[in-house]
Amino acid sequence: MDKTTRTPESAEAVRSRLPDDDTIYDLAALFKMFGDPTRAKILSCLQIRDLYVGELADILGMNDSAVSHQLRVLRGAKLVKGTKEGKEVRYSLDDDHVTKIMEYGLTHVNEGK
Amino acid sequence: MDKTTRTPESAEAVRSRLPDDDTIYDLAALFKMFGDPTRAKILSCLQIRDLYVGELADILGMNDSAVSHQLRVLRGAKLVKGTKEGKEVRYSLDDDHVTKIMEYGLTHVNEGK
DNA sequence: TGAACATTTGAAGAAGTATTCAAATGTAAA
DNA sequence: TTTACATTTGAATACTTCTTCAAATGTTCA
Repeated sequence: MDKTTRTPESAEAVRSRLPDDDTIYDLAALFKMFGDPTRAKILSCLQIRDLYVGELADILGMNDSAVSHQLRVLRGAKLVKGTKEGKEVRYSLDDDHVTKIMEYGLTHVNEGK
Repeated sequence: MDKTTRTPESAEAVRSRLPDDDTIYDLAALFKMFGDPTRAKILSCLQIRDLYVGELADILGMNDSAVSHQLRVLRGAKLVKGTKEGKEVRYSLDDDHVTKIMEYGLTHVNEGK
């Protein structure tokens, strides 16, 4: 459909009630973190307890490098933080919302059965 | 780190408390739907009211085809449904959780300021 | 029936992303 | 200081995914 064919006022009424673009963008960026199975699993693990990179790699059955790359992404999103302990780095959740958001998603997923 | 170097029992203890792989995969697939700005915006719009494809395209400033492609993805995830009305198709949310999940995400995003 | 409109579909291109490998960095212990 | 270990980094590759364009489908109305 062409952009000016149908009731532009009506569309504007909806547009005016939307969160602004930056907010939507941030929201999508947040959910994207949970939208990859590896990251979702990492976040699940860290809800159980803090873990070192090597432990995570062991649990996920992936090599350390792959895990480290994803941890960097999650760190960038401020969802996890890493603390150096000797030559290891202990990772933990850095955000109160992570657990609740995942719980809510899990509830949804489990209902679909 | 090598996979068998560190306390494998401990890793196993964590692994045993994780959701199974299928669940994690479904969870990630769900969040992935919210993880794209276009889809997030579509879902935001449909919380305000039901909309036709052309209206959505108008609001988003995208062509109808792009919107239709994303609507198909969202339909596949059972997050929206389309109902034919004459030559138009009215789209609406098809899932109670959508609004709550997005609200929760928005709360998180807005706190980070 | 034919013309106009709304939506969907498929193919194509561009951009983004996850994983792997090899090498680099940093720390601890011998 | 050398060696071993844990993690990070960068480059390369394979794989998705988003958007666009053109064409197809289906519907209404003249």
